[in-house]
Amino acid sequence: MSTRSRYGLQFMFELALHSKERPVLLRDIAERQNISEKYLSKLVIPLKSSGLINTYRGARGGYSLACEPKKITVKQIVDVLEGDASPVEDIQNPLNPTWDVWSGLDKAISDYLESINLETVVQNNRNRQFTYVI
Amino acid sequence: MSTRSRYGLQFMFELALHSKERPVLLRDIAERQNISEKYLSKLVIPLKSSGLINTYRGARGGYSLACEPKKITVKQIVDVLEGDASPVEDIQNPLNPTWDVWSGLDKAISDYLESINLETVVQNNRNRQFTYVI
DNA sequence: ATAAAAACTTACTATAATTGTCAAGAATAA
DNA sequence: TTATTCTTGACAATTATAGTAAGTTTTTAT
Repeated sequence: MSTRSRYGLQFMFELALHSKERPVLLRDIAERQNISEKYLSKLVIPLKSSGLINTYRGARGGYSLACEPKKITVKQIVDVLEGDASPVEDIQNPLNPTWDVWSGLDKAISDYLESINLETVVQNNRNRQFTYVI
Repeated sequence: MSTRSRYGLQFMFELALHSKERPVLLRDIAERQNISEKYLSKLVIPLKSSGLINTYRGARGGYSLACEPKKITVKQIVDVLEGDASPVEDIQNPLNPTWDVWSGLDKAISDYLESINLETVVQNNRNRQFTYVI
């Protein structure tokens, strides 16, 4: 999994937390999550064009989720960000003797990522607040 | 998953198939699997130093498995080849709000790769011979 | 009009992937 | 034993792609 997906999920997590009321600034998310603002601003483009988020330019602009956190799975986010630099399928063909290993792995990954949505992530994080932070 | 693991598994698969009697030539494997011989010869080094394969230099040299295919899991191979350029754990820390997503993914991947050994791959491939090839 | 923000363009850096050249070791034939 | 051939092994160089940074343009609320 590349940094695209990791940063992207952190970004979406921030929106799930803070964009209910008003759009959230890229700068603020980058700062809170310790991510390069410029790099993040590039990851955000496919998230926009896939319809997962709304963007607002100009003063008091920013980003917000396009729908409820519960309706957005981690798999959707990863698919959008990993995009055409896609993993196994394109390159491998079924005649390759290792094909079923990698397609099985693909399925295991997809199943797992599909089982988690943004609400879950937010919830897990709430729990962690009490468990990990002193 | 990078090409290192894919090529590496194809290489190990070839050894499982053909190295029972005598060492197998890198050249032959590269040719059969359509992999750059030079690139493959670099992937083979960590496989050697991790003890998964034996190498023999000189005339009638080549490579062979260090133990039975059944005793070698795909996870072992991937771990050796993906090496220090490791995936999630090093970079992410548990305070990151997306940590449990990626560590859970890591576990899902590990569990899957651990469940497959070289004998399985060989076996699956035997079946495919009859299913796919005309 | 002005200031705030995303969107766009360009360039740089690091790392993965690939290729090429030469050295070292081992079997074989004379 | 010695020459020869076959093979891996080590080192360097190149190309491609991911990751990062900076500056400019466009849009919009006030």
